[in-house]
Amino acid sequence: MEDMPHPVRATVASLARRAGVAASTVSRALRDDPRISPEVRARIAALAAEAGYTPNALARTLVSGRSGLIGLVLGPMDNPFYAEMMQQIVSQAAARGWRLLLLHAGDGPMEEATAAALLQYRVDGCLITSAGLSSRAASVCAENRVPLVMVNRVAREHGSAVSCDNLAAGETLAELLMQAGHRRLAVITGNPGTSTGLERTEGFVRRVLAAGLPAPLLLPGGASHAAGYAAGQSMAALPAGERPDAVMGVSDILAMGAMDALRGAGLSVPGDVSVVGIDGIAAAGRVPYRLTTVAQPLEAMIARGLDMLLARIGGAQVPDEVVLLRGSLIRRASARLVAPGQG
Amino acid sequence: MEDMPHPVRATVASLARRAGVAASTVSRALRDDPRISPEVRARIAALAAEAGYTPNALARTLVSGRSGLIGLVLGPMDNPFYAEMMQQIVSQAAARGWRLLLLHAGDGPMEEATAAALLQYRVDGCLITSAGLSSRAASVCAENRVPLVMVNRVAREHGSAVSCDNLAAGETLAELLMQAGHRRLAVITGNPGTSTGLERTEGFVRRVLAAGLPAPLLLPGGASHAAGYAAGQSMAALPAGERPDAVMGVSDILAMGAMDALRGAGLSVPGDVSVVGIDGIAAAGRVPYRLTTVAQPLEAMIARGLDMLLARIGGAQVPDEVVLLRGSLIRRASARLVAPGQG
DNA sequence: TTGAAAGCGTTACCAC
DNA sequence: GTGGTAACGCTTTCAA
Repeated sequence: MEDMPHPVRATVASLARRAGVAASTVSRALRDDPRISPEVRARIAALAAEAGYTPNALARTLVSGRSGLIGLVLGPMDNPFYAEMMQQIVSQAAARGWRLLLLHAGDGPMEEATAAALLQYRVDGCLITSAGLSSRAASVCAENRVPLVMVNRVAREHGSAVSCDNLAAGETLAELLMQAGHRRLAVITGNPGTSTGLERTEGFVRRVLAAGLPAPLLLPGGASHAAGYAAGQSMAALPAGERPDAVMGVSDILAMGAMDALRGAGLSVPGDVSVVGIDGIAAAGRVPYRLTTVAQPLEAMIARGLDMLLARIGGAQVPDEVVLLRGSLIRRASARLVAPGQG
Repeated sequence: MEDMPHPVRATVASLARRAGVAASTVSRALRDDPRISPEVRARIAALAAEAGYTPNALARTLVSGRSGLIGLVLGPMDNPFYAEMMQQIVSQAAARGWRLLLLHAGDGPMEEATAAALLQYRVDGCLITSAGLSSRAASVCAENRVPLVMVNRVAREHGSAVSCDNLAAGETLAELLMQAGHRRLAVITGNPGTSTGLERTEGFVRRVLAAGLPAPLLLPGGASHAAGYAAGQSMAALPAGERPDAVMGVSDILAMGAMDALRGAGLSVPGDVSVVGIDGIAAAGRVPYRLTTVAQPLEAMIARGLDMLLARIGGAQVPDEVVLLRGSLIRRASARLVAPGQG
C-alpha cells in the first residue's frame, strides 16, 4: 500500500494534461465517441485505467440535466410484501442503469427535509410504493413536475400508477369461497384510507351481495400481523352460530395473523374457518400457513412501472395512466375448497 | 394550474438578477450568513420562496467535495431482520441529514455497474449490512478510501464494523438450555462463510464442550425459513433416542423454520424439542412461535455505525475499529426453561 | 480528428 | 455588508 497523503482523484483535466490533449478529447474518448482516433482513444483509456479514473456523475448531471437518480419511497416494512417489492425494484433499476435515492421507508410521515432532498438531488423521477393515500412525496413531485409512478396504489390526483387489479382479486376470492359452500363471510380490512385495502374489500363485498348473501362482516384490521391477530381473536370470541366460516384478509400478513389467532383459540383452519389473503408473499406459502391467496405479479408490476417512468423522463408529454395487472389465484390448504359433502 | 412550457428552475443567479444583487449575496443570504443585512436577507428569502427555489445539491457537492450521500448495501431481504435494520437506517440517516444511495439488496453479487456507481456518485461513506464475507462493495470502498462501516458483520481486512457480540449470544443460549436440563444439543448453522453464523455457532459449541457435554449436532442451514425448515425435518427424522432435545438456529428465521418443521412432523415445541434463535425479529415474538432469542440492539447498532461513519467522513484519521454490542436475552415459550421435575 | 471556450449551479476567496 | 471572479468536473458548441 502506498502512503500518499491525499490520493487526488483523476479528472478529465488531469488526464488531458498527462496525455497532452484537450479535455474535450478525453471526454469524448472515454465515452467512445467515434470521432476519436483509435490510437488516441487507446492511449487515454490506458491512462484512465492506470490513474483509476472514475467519472464524477454529479458533475455530469450538472451539464446533462439528468441525474440518473430515481427517488424511492417505500411503505411499511413490517409487511414482508414491501421487502419483496424493494428487492425487485433494486435489481430492476440497477439493470436499467438507474440509481435509487432511498427517501423513505415505513409508515410514518415523510420528513420535511427528506421531501426537500427529492428536489435538491434532482431525481429524474420518483417511484412510490406506499399504500397510504396521503403521500407527501406524491404532491411534491406533482408540484415540481417530477415524473412519478406509484406502484401498488392508485394515483388519486396526479401521476401514473401500476397496480394489481385489487377489485378483481377480491371478487375472485369471494367467488372461490362461496363456491366451496361458505355462507357467513368476513373481511379483515386494511388501514382506513388505503386504496388497495378498500378496493379488495369492495370487490369481495360486491360479489357476495351479488350472490344474494348477507353483507360480509367487516373486521377492522390494518397492515400488520398483529392487526390480523386481533381481528382473528375477535372472530374467535363470537358465538359459534355467528362466527364467519370464511374470512379474507386484505393482505396476506393480516390473514396470517388471523390464522394464528384462530388456531390459538382452538379453532381449526380450514376446518372451522377458511382463511384467504392477497399479495402472494413468500412466508404465506409456507407451513404452517399454506395460505390460499391472490398473488400480485410483482416482477411485471415493477417492470411496467419503470417503463412508465422511463417514458415520462424521456420528456415525451405522455398523459398520466393507470395500469392494472391481474393477479393469479393460488389455491392452498388454508381454505376449504369444496362444499361439505362433496369431497 | 399554469401552463408554462418549461417551468425553468430558479437558480442563485436568476434570484440575484431579480433581486438586483450579486450571486454571492444570494448564496450567503440563503444560508443565513450573519454578514448579510436583515433587509436584504428577507428580500431574497421572499423572492426564493416565491420562485420555488430549491438549491441544487449536486452543484453544491461539486464545490464542497461532500455529497451528503451514503451508499447502502443491504443483505438478503428474505430475512426480516434486514428489513427491520433498513428501517432503522433510513430513519436515523434522515435524522442526521444524510441521503441514502441504495446500491444493493439481496443475496446475489453486486453488479459491476453498481459498484462503479458507488464511486461515480461520490458517496461520502458506505454502510454495508450484508452478512456475506465476500462483499464486493467493501473492497471497492477500501481501494478508494471511501469510509466504510459494516453492520452485523465483522470487518475482515479493512473498514470498521459494529456488530452484536455473536459469540456471547451463542454462549448465553447454550448456558440457558443446559441449565434447563437439555443434554443433546444441536445448532442449525448459517450460510458457510458468514461470520455472524460462524461466531454464534462457535460460542454455542464452546460452551457446551466446556460443560463436558458431547459436541452439538451441526445441521446445515442457511439464511431462510426454508433452510430452517429443512433442518427441522432432518431432526424430526432421527430416531427418538438420537434426536436433540434442544436446538439453536443461528438466526430467528432459521429457528422459526425449524419449529414449523418439527411441529409439522408431530413433535411438540418445547415439549419434545426446545428451540431458540438469535436476532430478535418481530415475527419471532408472535404466536405461534414465541421464540426465545437473543435480540440484537438494532437501534443502538445503527446509531453507533453512523457515528463511526461520521467520524471518518469528518476527515479525522481515525483508525479502524470494531465495536461489539451485547444482545439481550428474551425468554419466551419456545424453550423449556427448567429441568424436568423442577417445575 | 482535435482544440478552445463557454456553461451547468454553487460556494469561496479577495476586493471594496 | 456586498460585489466580482474563480473554481469544482464535466459536456457541448463552434472553430480549426
